[in-house]
Amino acid sequence: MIKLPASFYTCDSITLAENLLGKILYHQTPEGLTGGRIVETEAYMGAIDAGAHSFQNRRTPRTEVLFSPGGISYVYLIYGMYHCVNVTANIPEKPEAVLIRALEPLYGIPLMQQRRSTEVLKNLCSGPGKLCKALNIDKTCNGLPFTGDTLYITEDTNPISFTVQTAKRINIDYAGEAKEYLWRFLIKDSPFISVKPKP
DNA sequence: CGGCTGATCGTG
DNA sequence: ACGATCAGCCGA
Repeated sequence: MIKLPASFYTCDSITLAENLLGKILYHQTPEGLTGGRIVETEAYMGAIDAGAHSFQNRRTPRTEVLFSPGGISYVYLIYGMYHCVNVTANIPEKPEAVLIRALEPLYGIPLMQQRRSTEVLKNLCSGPGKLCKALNIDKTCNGLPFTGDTLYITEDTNPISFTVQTAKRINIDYAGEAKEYLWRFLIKDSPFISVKPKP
């Protein structure tokens, strides 16, 4: 169980989004430990990215944590009912982040099934809102370091081999040209991704 | 199957 | 007013 060091996160969000594939995300709670392999991510490139909450360095109470160093959690509420978890990238004042979009469930599966009200493994963490519900990630997790003991990311002790696939990011129709960028990263052919990319 | 829609609330 | 979503419902 080797946690990724802080230096792992000191790169741009595109690099980080690709490098996070295959790593293991955990959340330790009083109910137990849950976690899984990261199989889908999206890069948000901050000031220059019309799809990002921090586009043009937009700085508000919500986006403040994006201006932190890399390796910090950014959790926000979407559509009034779901949470999404991001990993900040790069150095302070570069508000980049990587959205975690899907996990392959590995640890605490019964607890995740209970939280999600489904038994079906491929539906447990196959979307940003779903995985936050399965791992019980909410706004109280905002600002936590991924190098800590509550919400953390490790190497895979028994790494699988995989091919990286890129695709357009999902649900950012308002982002103009930026919606065309191939800033979504997936483990090719994983059954645990959210939406199948176009071939 | 694929497409549509209501739920629900913090944010700006 | 609307969204880095999801589940359920509809018609084919």
